[in-house]
Amino acid sequence: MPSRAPVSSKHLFVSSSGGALSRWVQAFPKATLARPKDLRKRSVLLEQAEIVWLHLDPALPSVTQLTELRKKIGTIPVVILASSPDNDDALDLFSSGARGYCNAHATAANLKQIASVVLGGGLWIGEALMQRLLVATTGALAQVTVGAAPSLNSALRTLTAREQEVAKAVASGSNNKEIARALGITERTIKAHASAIFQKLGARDRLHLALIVNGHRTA
Amino acid sequence: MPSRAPVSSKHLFVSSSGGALSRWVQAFPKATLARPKDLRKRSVLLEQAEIVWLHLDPALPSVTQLTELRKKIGTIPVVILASSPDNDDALDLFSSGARGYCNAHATAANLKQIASVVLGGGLWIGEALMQRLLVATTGALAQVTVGAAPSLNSALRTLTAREQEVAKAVASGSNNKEIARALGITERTIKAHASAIFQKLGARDRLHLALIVNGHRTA
DNA sequence: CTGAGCATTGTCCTTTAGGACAATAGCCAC
DNA sequence: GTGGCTATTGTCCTAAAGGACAATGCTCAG
Repeated sequence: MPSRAPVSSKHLFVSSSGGALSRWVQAFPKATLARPKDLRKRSVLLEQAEIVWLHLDPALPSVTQLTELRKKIGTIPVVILASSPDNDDALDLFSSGARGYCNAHATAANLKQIASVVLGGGLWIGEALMQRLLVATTGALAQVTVGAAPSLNSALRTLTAREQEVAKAVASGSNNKEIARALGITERTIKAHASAIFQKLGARDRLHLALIVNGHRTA
Repeated sequence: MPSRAPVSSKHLFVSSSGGALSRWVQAFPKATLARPKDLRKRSVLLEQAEIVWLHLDPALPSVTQLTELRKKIGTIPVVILASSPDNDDALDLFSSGARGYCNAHATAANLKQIASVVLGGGLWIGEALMQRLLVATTGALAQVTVGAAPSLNSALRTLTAREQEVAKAVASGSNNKEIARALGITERTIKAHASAIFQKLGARDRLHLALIVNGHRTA
């Protein structure tokens, strides 16, 4: 059992059998293993986890498995490992907040790349599914907004240190004058930073920025 | 000029200015730089390139820039670098054959990851666009979920039905003009409702209202 | 050293927001 | 039916916000 030493076990594999494929261990030797029912909120296991791999039980509804897991792990990003990949299923899971979806038999190299993408704030999606999405959506644009994906740091990542300070202040509701006083610089400068931030994140005004920073919307 | 030695310059950056952001060079020190007009079919530059990064000129139509570039470079995968990312634009570009779309200010680490994914035969898509795509394809589902979640914010409870509509619209980032159009009434009326809402909830402006409605602040 | 990115500030200008004051009209309860 | 609440809109005005155009100084890497 590789889970004996919970030291820096960034990866937590969850499967109904409690076991792991050799490839998982090969990719992440220090990974922790667990069964869904053994997980408890705020357990030591979870404090270390930066990414949770959920191996779907084909006998149960996929989305249910994810939402149940989510209740216990909070906002830790989840990547789905599907024994028999299915595009429709994947779509539902992404809508439910999954950050990645791949074949449970993916190679170790593949798993590592997926982990790197997801930890970097990205989403991992198979090419087949991607093709589907593009075909399905070209031309049709939805204006509906869905509250999900709380990766707040990923949005701020492209900003400079100073811009991050300003962005956070703006997102917390301060106006330019207050921020200027707090940072000991001119209101004009705050506006300059704000403009740069809007541009980089694609926000049209400070309220949109707040939504992005607070995780109600993605940049 | 990093392009002095065309040895193994797998990365070709194309921008109308012919220049590059330091982050690009930082990510790929041996990268080659070029302006769109300087590119010629079957040039030596292109023989080495395995991936082309196109920095969009905001002054020109995005898709045109890509299709023009495509005429010269053939089937080499193209990743779009957008100074001000736009989801609609991204969709069009993907439909036109782009293999990736990211912020021109992405970090070096980010660029490397994107290159690895794209060179591996994948597609790189920003989280924001992904969210849009998911919303677009599962639109019906999203509506149902939203409708089925009546857990109205306690703050909104003190508002009249109409005020709640306006409050939610404001909190989602719409401006007064948009809300007015959506509700089929005058912008002036929206302002009236907004003022009433601010007063009732003790918010000083729409951003504070958004924080309250979205649960980041208490009324 | 030198160029690039970053932080800072300026002026000028346009658009939005939000408040003050005021009015009309529909609906419901006492 | 009459008062109270709500919805609607108007004009006038002030204050923020945000863009355009531009400049200066600082720092770090090649």
